[in-house]
Amino acid sequence: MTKKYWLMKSEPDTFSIDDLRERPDSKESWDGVRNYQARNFMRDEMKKGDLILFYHSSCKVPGIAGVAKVSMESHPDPTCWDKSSAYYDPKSTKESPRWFMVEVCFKKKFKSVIELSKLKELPELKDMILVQKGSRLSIQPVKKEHYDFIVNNLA
DNA sequence: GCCAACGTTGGC
DNA sequence: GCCAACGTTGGC
Repeated sequence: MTKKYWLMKSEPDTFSIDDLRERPDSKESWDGVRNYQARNFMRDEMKKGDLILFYHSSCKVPGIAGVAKVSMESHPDPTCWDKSSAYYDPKSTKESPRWFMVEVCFKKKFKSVIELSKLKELPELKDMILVQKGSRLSIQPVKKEHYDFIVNNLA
């Protein structure tokens, strides 16, 4: 089983890479995803040990803040059954859960955020989903060569 | 705060 | 199954 690479977006005002590091065991369940494409990646393809670029979105300086890894593979997201949760979904049942999450673990924080504006300038990264016009996918696969380039040359 | 791009919903 | 209306994402 070869390792895969991913990018996961989070709004740092809600949950930043520092928040992840400060959690117990530096682990957190990635709950609240309510997009089918993103769900399918978590449910079907993300495997324990896969590496994740932790991306800060909807903030002053959007960009990649560090690295995490998958510490537990997919299981149902319990917030979809919680009526008091913003993520409650009455169509998701215990018998047939609709939403899934993985657990991620902090690996490292980059000295500075690798800014989206910089990523967009680099010809080596022009095929990344992240930099495509109109791309909004909050969980996306990253090619190994893109991951390696970012970690080895930009971090 | 604006708005383009995209996803989802629901009437037909 | 089409597609208009609506809601959301997320950079700017």
